Formats: sequence, structure tokens, C-alpha cells
Amino acid sequence: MIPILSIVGPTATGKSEVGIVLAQAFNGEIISADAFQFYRGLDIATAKIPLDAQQSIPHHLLDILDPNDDFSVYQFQKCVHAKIDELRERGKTPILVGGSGLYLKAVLYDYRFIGPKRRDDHPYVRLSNEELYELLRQRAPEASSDIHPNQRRRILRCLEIIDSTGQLNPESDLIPSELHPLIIGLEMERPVLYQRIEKRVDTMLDMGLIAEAHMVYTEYRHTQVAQAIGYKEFFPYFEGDIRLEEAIRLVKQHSRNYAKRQMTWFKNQMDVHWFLRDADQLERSQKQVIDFVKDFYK
RNA sequence: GGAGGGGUAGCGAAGAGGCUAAACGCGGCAGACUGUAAAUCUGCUCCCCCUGGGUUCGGCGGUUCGAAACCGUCCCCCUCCA
Repeated sequence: MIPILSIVGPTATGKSEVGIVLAQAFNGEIISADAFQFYRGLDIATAKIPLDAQQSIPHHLLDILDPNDDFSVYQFQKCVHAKIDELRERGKTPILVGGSGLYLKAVLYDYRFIGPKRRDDHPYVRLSNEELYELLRQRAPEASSDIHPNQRRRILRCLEIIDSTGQLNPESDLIPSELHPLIIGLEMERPVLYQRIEKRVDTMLDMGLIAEAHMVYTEYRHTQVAQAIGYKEFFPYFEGDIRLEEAIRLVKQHSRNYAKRQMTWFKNQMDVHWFLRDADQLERSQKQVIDFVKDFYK
């Protein structure tokens, strides 16, 4: 049986590099699990690994979408499952690398997307948060107790599932999928991580982040991709409402906040084997990870 | 030197005698998460032995049963006049 590896963790911990090293060590290929790296032309803000850094390791799912395309966890799940089958047939180890928690969980765990996708014309859409919550309270009091009334999307989804299946979500997120993945988490001391994040934003600026953001601003302002960190912060600057330094400050701040949310997710939502990386000894931790994986499958 | 305005929690900013450990925003911390997830949402955020206690609103001194709020004085900051 060919194992499935996954590298997760907050942004700027070096997931891409570790992914390549693992791919080299275990005859693997990379599958990206970053919600914005699927889009063509969005390279700088998404910290997409450039071709010449890929060390000839195939990277799947990068650049598969046009920025105008919509995408969802559901589609991602289908794509990745197909990809995993394909790699295994070729005898390759699938290595999922990314920071989009829900996407990873949907693939690595037994997520079943039942019920229809939300439609904008559904009668529910017109209800207020309070009305939706009340509805949920009537249909599924046990579910409503741990969902806040303001969490509109969750309530909506919950109601959809009840409508189409007559019951609540299956407790599927507790059951790891049959893939039995080995999930490796990369983390760093908070101050070190935050420092790296800020330094990386500076590097992105040198690489032309503002031009990329402006491209998104002019061409894709109303699409999904416009909400990526590294773009949306520049929009008010382009409008003349804030100064450039302020926009940059916000990009850094939002990146730090995002990293924190990622930590919370991976710590509490998934079963992860963590590696605390020392920013000065990145190679050493790469070896540790490789040894760990070898040991795990011995 | 003269005339005004102002100094409030990490920052911004309300409050103009008791309902104030002090609204609100930001930042920070923690958390949630099934079809936009780099999204969306929640809680906490002066200190402590925390269903209670202790110190706060530039400093000091007063008035008052009671002061961040009133008076005096001193120290800073800003604007205008000289």
C-alpha cells in the first residue's frame, strides 16, 4: 500500500520546501492544497513555488483555474481523490501540501458533501440571521446549541443538510478517511513566525506584489480571488483612500492573523504530528521529518 | 510673554459629580468551522488568592457622604497672537 503524506501548517513555515524534500525521499509528487494557488496568474501573493524551484518534482493542481472560475471544497475533494488514485496507479506517493484547513480536512478525513450546493435564490437566503437560527432551533435543537446565531453560513448549511437528508451532518469528521494519511505539521515559535511572515511580504513587494494586486483590482475585483490576503488590502490604496504604507501594514497584519487561524485549525481539527522548526536550522528539521516518516512506515 | 484647546487602559476615542474598572473602534490573545475557507463567526483583553478583593483616567493638594469629572497649583502637548 502506498502511503499518503500531507504537510500542513501556517503560512511561511516552509511547507513547499519540505514537500519537495519528502517527494525526493519517497518517490512522491506534490498535490497543492492552497485555495488560491489553483489560479493562474496569482503567483506572488499566494507564494506559489516557481517552476525552477520545483526540482523537477511534479506539482499538481497549481494553475488549474482561471481567476474568473469559482471553486469549492467539494470540487477540490473530487479533484484530489482522482489525483491520488492516478498517482498511486503510477506508483507515486501523493504528498498533499498546503495551508487551507478545510480543504485538507475534506480530503484527508471522511467528509461527505450531501445535499445540494447553496443557491442564491433559495428562500432561506432572504431570512435574517435570527430567523434562520430560530428555524435551526426548531429542527435541530442539539445542533443550534453550539452554533452562534451570527454564524449564518453554518446555519444555512446545516439547514440544507437537514432538508435534503432529514438528519444532521454525519459525524464524519471524527473518522479519518480510508486513505490513512500521515499528517505532518510544521510550526515555529510565534515571534519567529511573525518575523518571517513580515519579511516574506517585503520580498513579495520586491517581486511585484503591487502590480499583481493591481491586475486583480482591475480585472477580477468581483471574483473569489479578490479576497486573498495581499490583494484586497491594496484596493483602498488604489482608490486613494489609504497610503501605501498602511496597505502594506495591513497585508502583514492579516497574514499574521491568518497564520494564527491556521494554527488553531490544524491543532484542533486534525490529527497532526508536529515539528517545531528552528528558522536557523531548517535542513535539520527536514531530516527529522524524513526520519520520522521512514520510521512510521517501517 | 499673551489667548485658547488638550493630556482617559497597548493605541485611537467617548465620558463632564454616584448607574464607571470606565462606552465604542483598533490592536492583541484564545476559540469555532461540511460546498466563497487567504473566507466567515465567537469569547476574553488594568492587577490579584477572581460569584470576591486591590489599584486607575498627566503630578500634587483641595471641595464633597462620593471625583476621570468641580477648585487650586505644577508638568507636558497642540493652535493662534507677540
